[in-house]
Amino acid sequence: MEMRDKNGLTEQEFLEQYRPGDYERPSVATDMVIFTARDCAENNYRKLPQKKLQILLIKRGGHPYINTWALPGGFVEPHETTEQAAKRELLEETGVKNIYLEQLYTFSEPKRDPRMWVMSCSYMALVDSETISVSAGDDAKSAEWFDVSLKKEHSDVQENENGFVSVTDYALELEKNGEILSAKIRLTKTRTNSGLDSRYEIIKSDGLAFDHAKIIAFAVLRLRGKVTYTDIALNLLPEYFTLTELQQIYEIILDRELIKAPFRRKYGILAEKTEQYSGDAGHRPSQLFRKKWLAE
Amino acid sequence: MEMRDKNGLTEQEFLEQYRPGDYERPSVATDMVIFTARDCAENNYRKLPQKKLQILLIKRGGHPYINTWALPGGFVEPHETTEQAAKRELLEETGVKNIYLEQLYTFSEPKRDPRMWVMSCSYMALVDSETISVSAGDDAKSAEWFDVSLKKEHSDVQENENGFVSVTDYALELEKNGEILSAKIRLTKTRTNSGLDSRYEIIKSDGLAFDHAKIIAFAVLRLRGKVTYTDIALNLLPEYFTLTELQQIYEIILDRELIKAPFRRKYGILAEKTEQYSGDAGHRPSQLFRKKWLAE
DNA sequence: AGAATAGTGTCTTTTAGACACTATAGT
DNA sequence: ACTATAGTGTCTAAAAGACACTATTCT
Repeated sequence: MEMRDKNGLTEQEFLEQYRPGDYERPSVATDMVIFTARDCAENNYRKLPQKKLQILLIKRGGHPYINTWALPGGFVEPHETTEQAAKRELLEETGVKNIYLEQLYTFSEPKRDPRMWVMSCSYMALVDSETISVSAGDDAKSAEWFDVSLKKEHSDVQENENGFVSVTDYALELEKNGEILSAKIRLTKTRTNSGLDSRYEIIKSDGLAFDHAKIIAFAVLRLRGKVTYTDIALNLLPEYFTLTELQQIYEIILDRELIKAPFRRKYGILAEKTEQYSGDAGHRPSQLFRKKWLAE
Repeated sequence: MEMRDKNGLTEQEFLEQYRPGDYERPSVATDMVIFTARDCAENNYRKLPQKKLQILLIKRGGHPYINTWALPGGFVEPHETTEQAAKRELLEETGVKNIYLEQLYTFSEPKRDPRMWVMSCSYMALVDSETISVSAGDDAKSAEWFDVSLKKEHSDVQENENGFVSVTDYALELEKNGEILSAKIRLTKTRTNSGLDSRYEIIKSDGLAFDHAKIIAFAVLRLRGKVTYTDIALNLLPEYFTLTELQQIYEIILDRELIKAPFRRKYGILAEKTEQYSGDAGHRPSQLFRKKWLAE
């Protein structure tokens, strides 16, 4: 450990005399896409309520992007990791402590914030709608849950001599009591002989701040991608649930219908039976299950 | 667009008078795990050479971590994205321009660099060993390719009333001409009733700088995870290759043997036949294939 | 009774895994 | 002729997809 550098300093001596350079540094923020799944109102007493996938947005009270909606988040402080910052913000915004949290992507376009150089280390969080305080945030900011829908609109592949360019447009729609925020995100994959470039661009963004439409689309696509081979979907459910509810969660994430029997064969192993039954509906009651987390 | 905030300013006026606060900001660097696959020497003229998975490391000439090996990388500049910074560094280190590049994870432990607050936005790059200049870097720094091996050492799951804790130790070994760098990384997954916490810790790290052992382990695990359901492995091969070479790539990434017939059924669709044959070996020549990138 | 959902059985199709067989260049 | 690899055929086992049938509760 008595290694000396070309100036004859030991590591400890080096660190004591070290002064950080005077170059420009970015601010680093975390932005969170907090998903939950909530029942729609259903007036037919026989029918089960449909579920909707929702995310939490906060109305901006100041410039820039005044009066538009933004993802909850905040700046990372020097004593914490980005994940700790995300958890701190989450507690402030929703009052929830124990939650599924996963780092998504770090967005770093220099001009993504018109004020200054801000990178965003984005996270995806999954909460069940029961444990979350309904009117989110003790904070003065108005936070609201929006229904999410992301649909592939158009897809086009052009081949050339040494690769291809594939362009896919996604339509993102967020809705709350009739208020609709809509955006279009273009995913361009450029494949050259060796090398692949995936680029997300915002083509249109109405009512959403910064590049948050892109972050939300990224999160939805990640959630869709992971739901079939992991057990993350369980994080959107309360402690007790029916297998039909589990299937509904998968259906709203994947945005397509699934067939009951094979669904239960494949994903039934994620849950364990309890002795309890759901009742009070105009049809056969169903057994309640509880999460059975997989080890690996 | 003439929206005014509570001080009566339009967005443009606001931005003109905006001054960034005087809080502390992190430096942001990119670190790259550059993988390639290279043939071992083989003295039996009949036998095919084995392939080895390698990554590029650079010897540190100054404190901290003097004389240890580190991932190539550098600081992000205010005019570029982290990805552009990674590409710029890649060009400097290896002279290669067109390459597969994928963002991995942003590491942000405040103390990960003993000098100051530095976050690392890490990337994984895949190059084929032919197009890369053999002695990497025009740069004075000594850059070398190390063989990579990451093995699960020990796994332990402890259940408690509302979840479990699973601890898995990984042994990372990097080798170049007999020089061995070794590290042990512990992955602890803590599952509480709702919420999952995955934490990577470095238990031991010999000869590797900073938290780079963790980053390398993360990259290898990501590569392993993605290789079976994407076509990224093709990025490690030159323009023309045999299906046996493709299989070798999969075998060194997954660290286990695969059976020929089903492998070809599943992954043969990633390549298209050419008219050319490999020759000059003491056995039947084999058809050369070329990458056939999948659209989606 | 009738509506709506719960839960299961089983057929078909697809995919993965395992192994064995034939083919072919170079020494 | 022999060695090591190339390439394919086929059997088996497991998983996915599709559908139909029975069961049960409340109004």
